[in-house]
Amino acid sequence: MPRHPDTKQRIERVALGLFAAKGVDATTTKDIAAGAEISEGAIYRHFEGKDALIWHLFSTNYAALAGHLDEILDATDDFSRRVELAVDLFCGMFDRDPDLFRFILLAQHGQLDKVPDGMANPVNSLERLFRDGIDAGLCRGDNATLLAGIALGIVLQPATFIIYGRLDGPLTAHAPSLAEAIRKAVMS
Amino acid sequence: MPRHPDTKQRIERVALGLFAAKGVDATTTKDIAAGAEISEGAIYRHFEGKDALIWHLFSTNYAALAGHLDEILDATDDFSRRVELAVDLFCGMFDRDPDLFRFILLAQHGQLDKVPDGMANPVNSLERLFRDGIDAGLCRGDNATLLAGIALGIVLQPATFIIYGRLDGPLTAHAPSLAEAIRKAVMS
DNA sequence: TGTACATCAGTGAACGCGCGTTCACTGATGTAC
DNA sequence: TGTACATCAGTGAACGCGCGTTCACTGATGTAC
Repeated sequence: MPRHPDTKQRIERVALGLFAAKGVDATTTKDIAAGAEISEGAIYRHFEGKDALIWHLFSTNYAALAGHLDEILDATDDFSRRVELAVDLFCGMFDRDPDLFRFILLAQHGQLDKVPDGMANPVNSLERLFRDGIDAGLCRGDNATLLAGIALGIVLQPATFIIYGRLDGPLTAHAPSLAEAIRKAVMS
Repeated sequence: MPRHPDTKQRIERVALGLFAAKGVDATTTKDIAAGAEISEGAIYRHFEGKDALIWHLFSTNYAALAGHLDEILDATDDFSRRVELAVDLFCGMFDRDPDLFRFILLAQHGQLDKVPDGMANPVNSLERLFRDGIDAGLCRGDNATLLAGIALGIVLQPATFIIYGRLDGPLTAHAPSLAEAIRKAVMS
């Protein structure tokens, strides 16, 4: 049995950090093995291959994010409160684990078309939030997808600025500003 | 002399399309050569290598975008008008050449740290726009970078949604909504 | 408790493949006289 | 105008390298009796 019982988790952690720092394509199995202090072959005792590792990391966390958003929608019907909680969720996640956040941002482009229809999806959750807001007469226009994009952009782009060192973190420090910006931008 | 006098431009066009569709790492010199209907070796008559081709495409267009933004800032001092023109610029560029837009979005992550300090930079231009807005007492807070991030996100995320087929294009159709969202989000 | 066997995470050498790049060569075009 | 030479975009075969993956083997741990 395992000499290091946490090898699988170490692989995931190291891979996440490297993927976030260099991108998935530029990260090699050799890099991951070195970081996790195992041989390259050992990776294949835990994952079918590099692609499977990437998909595991992406799908797990992507679905988890959707789950947390859905919890917020279940917790309250109040639109402003929902926005506030959703912004806090994103900011908290970003500050707690910037690697995870950056990985999802980067890996998106390669993984999004693999997301099956049935899978929990954060963007669907956001759409529901703004669909409810429109139905309640609180939000501008009739396009929930557009509002979801606007709101997501308001959080994600400042987050990206922090990653590139343009903006000072933590993102949580800006959370009230961002929630306010979303409310003003999308409410009628 | 050239049997096909437009070979260099064909390489650039084909590469841009492939980079936008598959990402720079997943695009091979073989793909580019096939698309441009030349041999792989011929690429090296026009560019020093794949990296140089990527950098050429990125830096040229990134700087051009900054140049167009600066023209807008030179054209008027009116904050709302500047926002409107900047949104129209992004939307028009996106609709006219989605490949170029998507390429810049994707390639960013690998190229941004190669941008020298002196080079024209669209984010710097946006920061200036919002710095002026703050100085004129029109914008909330005192953080021009944060406002630039918010505004950029409001345009870029819906654009990304169009690329992934989530939102119906053209982006220009949403331009008035986006400009309004930015004004509401950032103005005091 | 001791012995025999099964399991399986781990090693490290080797594998084939496809990548970006190089290079000797070709031939069409431009230039000098 | 004709001839000799220079230029250079293009070819296609070959190159080395590093990638993801495989595989025979090891040895520590768990299980049966």
